[in-house]
Amino acid sequence: MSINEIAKYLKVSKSTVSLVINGKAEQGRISKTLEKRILDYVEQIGYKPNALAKSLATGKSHTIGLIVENIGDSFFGPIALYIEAYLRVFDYHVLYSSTMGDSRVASTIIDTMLEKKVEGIILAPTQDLVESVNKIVNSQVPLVIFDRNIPEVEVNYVGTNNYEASREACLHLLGRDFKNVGMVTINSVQPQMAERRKAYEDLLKEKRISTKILSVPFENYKSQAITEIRAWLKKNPDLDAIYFTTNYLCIAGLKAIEMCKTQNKQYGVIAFDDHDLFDLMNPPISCIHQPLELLAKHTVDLLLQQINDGSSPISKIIIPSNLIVRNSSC
Amino acid sequence: MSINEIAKYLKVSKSTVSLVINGKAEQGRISKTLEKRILDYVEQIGYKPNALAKSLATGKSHTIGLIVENIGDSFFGPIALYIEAYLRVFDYHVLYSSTMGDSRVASTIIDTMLEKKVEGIILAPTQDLVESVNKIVNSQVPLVIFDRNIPEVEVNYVGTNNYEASREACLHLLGRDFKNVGMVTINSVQPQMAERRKAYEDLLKEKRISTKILSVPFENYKSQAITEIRAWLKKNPDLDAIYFTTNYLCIAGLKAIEMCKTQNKQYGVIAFDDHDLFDLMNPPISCIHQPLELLAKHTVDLLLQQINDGSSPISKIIIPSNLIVRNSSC
DNA sequence: GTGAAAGCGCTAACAA
DNA sequence: TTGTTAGCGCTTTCAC
Repeated sequence: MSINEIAKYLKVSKSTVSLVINGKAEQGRISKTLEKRILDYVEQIGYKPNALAKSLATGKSHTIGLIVENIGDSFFGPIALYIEAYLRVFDYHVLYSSTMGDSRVASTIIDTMLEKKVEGIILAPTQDLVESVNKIVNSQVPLVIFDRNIPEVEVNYVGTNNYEASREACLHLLGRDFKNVGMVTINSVQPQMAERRKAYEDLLKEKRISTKILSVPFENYKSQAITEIRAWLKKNPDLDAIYFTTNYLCIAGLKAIEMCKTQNKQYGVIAFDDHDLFDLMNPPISCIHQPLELLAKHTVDLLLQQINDGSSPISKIIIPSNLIVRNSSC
Repeated sequence: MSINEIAKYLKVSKSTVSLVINGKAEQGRISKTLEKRILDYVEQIGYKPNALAKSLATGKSHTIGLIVENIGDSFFGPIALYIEAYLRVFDYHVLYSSTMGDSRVASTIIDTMLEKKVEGIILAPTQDLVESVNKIVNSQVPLVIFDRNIPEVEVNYVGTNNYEASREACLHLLGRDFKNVGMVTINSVQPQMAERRKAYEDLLKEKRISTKILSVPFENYKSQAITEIRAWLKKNPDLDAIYFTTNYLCIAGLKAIEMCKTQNKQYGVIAFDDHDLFDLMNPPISCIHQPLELLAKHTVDLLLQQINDGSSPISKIIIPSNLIVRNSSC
């Protein structure tokens, strides 16, 4: 059922119907009676406008593209939920996609989103995405990058203080009298991972402690992480504490530790990002907690600003994370 | 840059350009030379068609609506990832929304998805959604419901064997010599929860054991669950095992148990749905594992079937879950 | 081989 | 007050 048929049936013109439906009867100076007649009929047949046609005509799709690494992840999932919730307030809907860290996937996703005329894009980029990001920028679609920055391009960015938070975490471990703090990270050049790593390296260099770093491959880390970590632990028996740069690495690490529990060794453990059950582990796991809701809110606010204010200036917003100390098992 | 401008620039007609771009040069009997000229120019200016206009003209939006309860959840998040991945193979994109269990939200989401002309909808319904679901059915948009059925409507459904799996789980607890098995569930009339509950009730009735059930409110369960469970445990000191009908209730339960660990009591615990760290708990938590990837695959397959085969018959697909026993702490 | 023209459903400027 | 008309960008049929 289209606006045309309604017009024909009621013997009025398309535009009259359009005005009434969009609540512009006043402005279009439609008579109250005609307005009611139209509204009644529309109600009766349960007419719903075709959003595609509307978007094509107005140039507004009311849709935002959200591109994350993995929607099933305990970081991106909740973030996506908050983002969606905030956007809904402004009547925006979300077209989402997971890149799984693959830049080719990411690139095609960006293309189709641009083709679908999303009004804005929120992106957690993969590596090697400069070209695609430039495409977004050139096509004038508002863009906010989050979680990991792309230093090469001038874009809006929302993220956390990876370096400082990591430093604090490592300091905490050292303060608890661990002597040999190792680090487990993901083998990728993502800037946020680089910062987390650098904080560790800098601190240990400062303290003149030798660093021990394990980088597990990002691709199918799931199958490999546990065994790699186990081997690494065996090779480094003097390690007494570990800083994991993500929560899923920490989980893998805990499983690895559990498996070689011949020695009754208690590692000091700290992870970037929290997890549902970290506080129930024995001992409980301390972590660096990113304020997900705040991150989401700032990301959305920044995007909406870009959408509404035309070309407001580029912003880089850093939301500080906080250390949650749980090891003090009282 | 539009097809029109391209046509104008190359001094050919719109339709010629359209045919070439869509690889129908052959069928349109366009000369190879003209084809190349057009393709080259298109390539050169990086032309991307406007998907909105295309959809309007063809009636195909290449978009599927995915409606879940909470995209940040450890069940729906991974499911969404699999669904998206499978759909991408067929070049469908995903418009998603979380209902948070609110049927009014769900209903408006469904409306806007229909307005946006999604080609199909995958829905984990809230309660009281019969009317909206009928709207989908009436508008001829292919629909697959998953996780929780709506018995009142004849629709495609993919889910797991809640009753049998729950029975097996409870049997397992009883087999491990727990005498007093309680159950913690969510206060909602979702059919899958009802089945999980009924299995417990039936089994205990059979065995002539009295049932003990705690229903925590679904709305903001997060704030209440732990305290409610703790109070319930105190009131029922003879309980020695608990069946949690969801993993997040189990997590709340574990925290509640942890908090009243004055008595050195070891509860038998089993949960519906797995969780990253259940195998690391002490003792490890057994669970009923839903095969998420399979569920997603069947859901998508069923939907695509509906989309392609016009009106293929209604299916109800049950994917069995399996019990993962971890308590045998050797 | 190629182009003209109608149409997808809606909006909005302009006439009447 | 209401209707006419010209798009939005693309597809597709049919005539040349």
